[in-house]
Amino acid sequence: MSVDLTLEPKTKRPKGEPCCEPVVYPDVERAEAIRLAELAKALGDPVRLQLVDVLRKHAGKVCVCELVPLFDIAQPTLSHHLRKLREAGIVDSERQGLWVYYYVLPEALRELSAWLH
Amino acid sequence: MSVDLTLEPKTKRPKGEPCCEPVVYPDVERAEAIRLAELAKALGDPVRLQLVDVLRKHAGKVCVCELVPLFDIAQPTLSHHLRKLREAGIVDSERQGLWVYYYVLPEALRELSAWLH
DNA sequence: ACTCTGCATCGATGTCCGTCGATCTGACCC
DNA sequence: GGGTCAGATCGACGGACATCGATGCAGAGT
Repeated sequence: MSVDLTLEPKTKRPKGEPCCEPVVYPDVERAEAIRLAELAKALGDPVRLQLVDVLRKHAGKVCVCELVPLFDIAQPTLSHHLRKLREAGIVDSERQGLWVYYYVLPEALRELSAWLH
Repeated sequence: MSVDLTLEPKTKRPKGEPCCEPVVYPDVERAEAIRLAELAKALGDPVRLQLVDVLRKHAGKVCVCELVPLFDIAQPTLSHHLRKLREAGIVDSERQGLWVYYYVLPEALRELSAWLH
Protein backbone atom coordinates (compact mmCIF):
# COMPACT_ATOMS: atom_id res chain seq x y z
CA MET A 1 0.00 0.00 0.00
CA SER A 2 3.05 2.19 0.10
CA VAL A 3 3.32 4.82 -2.56
CA ASP A 4 6.44 6.68 -3.44
CA LEU A 5 5.69 9.78 -5.42
CA THR A 6 9.13 11.24 -5.11
CA LEU A 7 10.51 9.03 -7.83
CA GLU A 8 12.09 10.64 -10.80
CA PRO A 9 10.78 9.78 -14.22
CA LYS A 10 13.03 6.81 -14.76
CA THR A 11 11.65 5.67 -18.03
CA LYS A 12 14.24 3.98 -20.15
CA ARG A 13 12.80 2.56 -23.26
CA PRO A 14 15.07 -0.41 -23.94
CA LYS A 15 14.40 -0.36 -27.61
CA GLY A 16 11.81 0.73 -30.03
CA GLU A 17 9.60 3.72 -29.64
CA PRO A 18 8.44 4.99 -26.27
CA CYS A 19 5.02 3.76 -25.27
CA CYS A 20 3.74 7.18 -24.33
CA GLU A 21 4.55 10.74 -23.45
CA PRO A 22 5.93 11.42 -19.99
CA VAL A 23 3.11 11.30 -17.50
CA VAL A 24 1.95 14.13 -15.36
CA TYR A 25 2.93 13.25 -11.85
CA PRO A 26 0.29 13.54 -9.18
CA ASP A 27 0.20 16.75 -7.23
CA VAL A 28 -1.85 14.93 -4.68
CA GLU A 29 0.69 13.99 -2.08
CA ARG A 30 0.70 10.68 -0.36
CA ALA A 31 -0.67 11.98 2.91
CA GLU A 32 -3.50 13.76 1.12
CA ALA A 33 -4.24 10.68 -0.96
CA ILE A 34 -4.50 8.62 2.20
CA ARG A 35 -6.89 11.16 3.69
CA LEU A 36 -9.04 11.37 0.57
CA ALA A 37 -9.09 7.58 0.29
CA GLU A 38 -10.14 7.39 3.92
CA LEU A 39 -13.09 9.65 3.17
CA ALA A 40 -14.02 7.70 0.04
CA LYS A 41 -13.71 4.43 1.89
CA ALA A 42 -16.06 5.64 4.59
CA LEU A 43 -18.60 6.46 1.88
CA GLY A 44 -17.96 3.17 0.10
CA ASP A 45 -20.86 1.36 1.70
CA PRO A 46 -24.49 1.84 0.64
CA VAL A 47 -25.73 2.11 4.21
CA ARG A 48 -23.16 4.71 5.18
CA LEU A 49 -23.65 6.70 2.01
CA GLN A 50 -27.39 6.76 2.55
CA LEU A 51 -26.85 7.69 6.19
CA VAL A 52 -24.86 10.71 5.10
CA ASP A 53 -27.55 11.49 2.56
CA VAL A 54 -30.27 11.46 5.20
CA LEU A 55 -28.25 13.52 7.65
CA ARG A 56 -27.37 16.03 4.96
CA LYS A 57 -30.97 16.53 3.95
CA HIS A 58 -31.77 17.46 7.53
CA ALA A 59 -30.47 20.86 8.39
CA GLY A 60 -30.18 19.95 12.04
CA LYS A 61 -29.38 16.80 13.94
CA VAL A 62 -31.07 13.41 13.65
CA CYS A 63 -31.44 11.00 16.51
CA VAL A 64 -30.40 7.39 16.07
CA CYS A 65 -33.83 6.07 16.94
CA GLU A 66 -35.07 7.74 13.77
CA LEU A 67 -32.32 6.27 11.64
CA VAL A 68 -32.73 2.67 12.72
CA PRO A 69 -36.12 2.03 11.07
CA LEU A 70 -34.87 3.46 7.79
CA PHE A 71 -32.49 0.57 7.23
CA ASP A 72 -33.04 -3.16 7.27
CA ILE A 73 -30.11 -3.85 9.56
CA ALA A 74 -29.74 -4.53 13.24
CA GLN A 75 -29.12 -1.67 15.64
CA PRO A 76 -25.51 -2.68 16.45
CA THR A 77 -24.74 -2.71 12.74
CA LEU A 78 -26.08 0.80 12.31
CA SER A 79 -24.06 1.91 15.32
CA HIS A 80 -21.00 0.38 13.70
CA HIS A 81 -21.57 2.37 10.50
CA LEU A 82 -22.09 5.59 12.43
CA ARG A 83 -18.83 4.97 14.23
CA LYS A 84 -17.01 4.52 10.94
CA LEU A 85 -18.39 7.80 9.68
CA ARG A 86 -17.42 9.54 12.91
CA GLU A 87 -13.89 8.12 12.78
CA ALA A 88 -13.54 9.45 9.24
CA GLY A 89 -14.59 12.90 10.45
CA ILE A 90 -17.69 12.92 8.26
CA VAL A 91 -20.22 13.09 11.08
CA ASP A 92 -20.25 13.84 14.77
CA SER A 93 -22.68 13.05 17.56
CA GLU A 94 -24.11 14.74 20.58
CA ARG A 95 -26.02 13.23 23.45
CA GLN A 96 -29.25 14.76 24.72
CA GLY A 97 -30.73 12.78 27.55
CA LEU A 98 -31.43 9.25 26.43
CA TRP A 99 -30.94 9.96 22.77
CA VAL A 100 -27.92 10.59 20.61
CA TYR A 101 -28.13 12.97 17.70
CA TYR A 102 -25.87 12.78 14.65
CA TYR A 103 -25.02 15.53 12.22
CA VAL A 104 -22.79 15.97 9.19
CA LEU A 105 -19.50 17.85 9.25
CA PRO A 106 -19.64 19.53 5.85
CA GLU A 107 -15.94 20.29 5.68
CA ALA A 108 -15.06 16.61 5.30
CA LEU A 109 -17.31 16.23 2.31
CA ARG A 110 -15.89 19.41 0.86
CA GLU A 111 -12.40 17.88 0.90
CA LEU A 112 -13.48 15.06 -1.35
CA SER A 113 -15.66 17.28 -3.48
CA ALA A 114 -12.79 19.68 -4.04
CA TRP A 115 -10.56 16.90 -5.29
CA LEU A 116 -13.22 15.52 -7.59
CA HIS A 117 -13.86 18.91 -9.11
CA MET B 1 -39.34 18.14 3.75
CA SER B 2 -36.87 19.41 6.30
CA VAL B 3 -37.89 18.45 9.79
CA ASP B 4 -36.56 20.39 12.69
CA LEU B 5 -35.19 17.95 15.20
CA THR B 6 -33.24 20.22 17.45
CA LEU B 7 -35.74 22.53 19.08
CA GLU B 8 -38.22 20.03 20.40
CA PRO B 9 -38.06 19.21 24.13
CA LYS B 10 -37.63 15.54 23.34
CA THR B 11 -36.35 14.63 26.75
CA LYS B 12 -39.77 15.31 28.21
CA ARG B 13 -41.69 12.86 26.09
CA PRO B 14 -43.95 10.37 27.88
CA LYS B 15 -42.91 6.76 28.06
CA GLY B 16 -43.71 4.60 25.06
CA GLU B 17 -43.72 7.39 22.54
CA PRO B 18 -41.06 7.80 19.87
CA CYS B 19 -38.40 10.39 20.44
CA CYS B 20 -39.23 12.21 17.23
CA GLU B 21 -41.54 12.20 14.29
CA PRO B 22 -40.84 9.25 12.03
CA VAL B 23 -39.48 10.26 8.67
CA VAL B 24 -39.80 7.88 5.78
CA TYR B 25 -37.57 8.35 2.81
CA PRO B 26 -38.39 7.06 -0.67
CA ASP B 27 -36.51 3.96 -1.61
CA VAL B 28 -35.71 5.52 -4.94
CA GLU B 29 -32.37 6.57 -3.60
CA ARG B 30 -31.33 3.08 -2.65
CA ALA B 31 -30.24 1.99 -6.12
CA GLU B 32 -28.41 5.27 -6.54
CA ALA B 33 -26.77 4.84 -3.15
CA ILE B 34 -25.46 1.45 -4.20
CA ARG B 35 -23.97 2.93 -7.35
CA LEU B 36 -22.45 5.90 -5.55
CA ALA B 37 -21.03 3.64 -2.86
CA GLU B 38 -19.49 1.47 -5.57
CA LEU B 39 -17.73 4.53 -6.96
CA ALA B 40 -16.58 5.68 -3.53
CA LYS B 41 -15.38 2.22 -2.66
CA ALA B 42 -13.27 2.08 -5.79
CA LEU B 43 -11.66 5.36 -4.73
CA GLY B 44 -11.27 4.18 -1.16
CA ASP B 45 -7.69 3.03 -1.59
CA PRO B 46 -4.71 5.41 -1.70
CA VAL B 47 -3.16 3.68 -4.70
CA ARG B 48 -6.35 3.77 -6.73
CA LEU B 49 -7.10 7.35 -5.78
CA GLN B 50 -3.64 8.42 -6.91
CA LEU B 51 -3.99 6.35 -10.05
CA VAL B 52 -7.13 8.27 -10.92
CA ASP B 53 -5.33 11.48 -10.05
CA VAL B 54 -2.49 10.70 -12.44
CA LEU B 55 -4.80 9.64 -15.24
CA ARG B 56 -6.98 12.68 -14.73
CA LYS B 57 -4.12 15.14 -14.79
CA HIS B 58 -2.93 13.54 -17.99
CA ALA B 59 -5.09 14.65 -20.84
CA GLY B 60 -4.64 11.56 -22.97
CA LYS B 61 -4.02 7.94 -22.22
CA VAL B 62 -1.26 6.56 -20.02
CA CYS B 63 0.32 3.17 -20.53
CA VAL B 64 0.76 0.82 -17.60
CA CYS B 65 4.52 0.80 -17.99
CA GLU B 66 4.53 4.46 -16.97
CA LEU B 67 2.32 3.83 -13.96
CA VAL B 68 4.22 0.94 -12.43
CA PRO B 69 7.33 2.91 -11.36
CA LEU B 70 5.17 5.54 -9.64
CA PHE B 71 4.06 3.14 -6.94
CA ASP B 72 6.01 0.91 -4.63
CA ILE B 73 3.89 -2.11 -5.33
CA ALA B 74 4.30 -5.16 -7.52
CA GLN B 75 3.01 -5.10 -11.05
CA PRO B 76 0.22 -7.65 -10.43
CA THR B 77 -1.02 -5.52 -7.57
CA LEU B 78 -1.20 -2.46 -9.80
CA SER B 79 -3.01 -4.49 -12.41
CA HIS B 80 -5.46 -5.54 -9.74
CA HIS B 81 -6.18 -1.91 -8.81
CA LEU B 82 -6.62 -0.93 -12.43
CA ARG B 83 -9.10 -3.74 -12.82
CA LYS B 84 -11.08 -2.53 -9.82
CA LEU B 85 -11.25 0.95 -11.32
CA ARG B 86 -12.33 -0.45 -14.66
CA GLU B 87 -15.03 -2.60 -13.06
CA ALA B 88 -16.37 0.50 -11.31
CA GLY B 89 -16.55 2.31 -14.64
CA ILE B 90 -14.06 4.95 -13.55
CA VAL B 91 -11.41 4.10 -16.12
CA ASP B 92 -11.16 2.14 -19.32
CA SER B 93 -8.25 0.63 -21.21
CA GLU B 94 -7.18 0.19 -24.76
CA ARG B 95 -4.45 -2.01 -26.19
CA GLN B 96 -1.94 -0.71 -28.69
CA GLY B 97 0.59 -3.30 -29.62
CA LEU B 98 2.45 -4.48 -26.57
CA TRP B 99 1.20 -1.69 -24.35
CA VAL B 100 -2.11 -1.07 -22.66
CA TYR B 101 -3.28 2.50 -22.18
CA TYR B 102 -5.64 3.57 -19.43
CA TYR B 103 -7.79 6.67 -19.35
CA VAL B 104 -10.43 8.17 -17.08
CA LEU B 105 -14.13 8.12 -17.85
CA PRO B 106 -15.09 11.54 -16.51
CA GLU B 107 -18.79 10.78 -16.30
CA ALA B 108 -18.25 8.34 -13.43
CA LEU B 109 -16.46 10.93 -11.33
CA ARG B 110 -19.17 13.44 -12.18
CA GLU B 111 -21.78 11.14 -10.63
CA LEU B 112 -20.04 11.20 -7.29
CA SER B 113 -19.18 14.86 -7.56
CA ALA B 114 -22.78 15.74 -8.29
CA TRP B 115 -23.99 13.91 -5.20
CA LEU B 116 -21.38 15.60 -3.03
CA HIS B 117 -22.68 18.86 -4.43
C1' DA C 1 9.07 -21.16 -34.86
C1' DC C 2 11.20 -19.06 -31.22
C1' DT C 3 12.10 -15.47 -27.92
C1' DC C 4 11.31 -11.40 -25.52
C1' DT C 5 8.23 -7.94 -23.58
C1' DG C 6 4.11 -5.94 -21.32
C1' DC C 7 0.28 -6.91 -18.90
C1' DA C 8 -3.37 -10.01 -17.00
C1' DT C 9 -4.64 -13.87 -14.31
C1' DC C 10 -4.04 -17.47 -10.77
C1' DG C 11 -3.32 -19.30 -6.11
C1' DA C 12 -2.12 -18.44 -1.53
C1' DT C 13 -2.00 -15.63 2.62
C1' DG C 14 -2.91 -12.40 6.13
C1' DT C 15 -5.87 -8.64 7.21
C1' DC C 16 -10.03 -6.02 7.22
C1' DC C 17 -15.09 -5.52 6.85
C1' DG C 18 -20.25 -6.17 7.48
C1' DT C 19 -23.29 -8.50 10.15
C1' DC C 20 -25.48 -10.46 14.03
C1' DG C 21 -26.86 -11.74 19.09
C1' DA C 22 -25.44 -10.88 23.61
C1' DT C 23 -23.99 -7.73 26.82
C1' DC C 24 -22.56 -3.35 28.79
C1' DT C 25 -23.14 1.78 29.78
C1' DG C 26 -25.41 5.86 30.69
C1' DA C 27 -29.76 8.39 31.53
C1' DC C 28 -34.36 8.75 33.03
C1' DC C 29 -38.33 7.66 36.22
C1' DC C 30 -40.73 5.58 40.09
C1' DG D 1 -32.31 1.10 44.66
C1' DG D 2 -34.74 -1.11 40.91
C1' DG D 3 -36.55 -0.96 36.36
C1' DT D 4 -36.52 0.63 31.73
C1' DC D 5 -34.88 2.53 27.53
C1' DA D 6 -31.38 4.18 23.85
C1' DG D 7 -26.93 3.32 22.07
C1' DA D 8 -22.43 1.56 22.22
C1' DT D 9 -19.36 -2.23 22.68
C1' DC D 10 -17.99 -7.15 22.49
C1' DG D 11 -17.18 -11.63 20.35
C1' DA D 12 -17.72 -14.44 16.59
C1' DC D 13 -18.41 -15.72 11.87
C1' DG D 14 -18.25 -15.61 6.80
C1' DG D 15 -16.85 -13.09 3.01
C1' DA D 16 -14.13 -9.54 0.76
C1' DC D 17 -9.80 -7.22 0.07
C1' DA D 18 -4.61 -6.05 -0.73
C1' DT D 19 -0.63 -8.13 -1.63
C1' DC D 20 2.74 -11.12 -3.55
C1' DG D 21 5.29 -14.74 -6.63
C1' DA D 22 4.42 -17.72 -10.28
C1' DT D 23 2.36 -18.36 -14.47
C1' DG D 24 -0.40 -17.46 -18.74
C1' DC D 25 -1.08 -14.91 -22.95
C1' DA D 26 -0.82 -11.91 -26.82
C1' DG D 27 1.95 -9.00 -29.82
C1' DA D 28 6.44 -7.68 -31.91
C1' DG D 29 10.89 -8.79 -33.55
C1' DT D 30 14.49 -11.99 -34.93
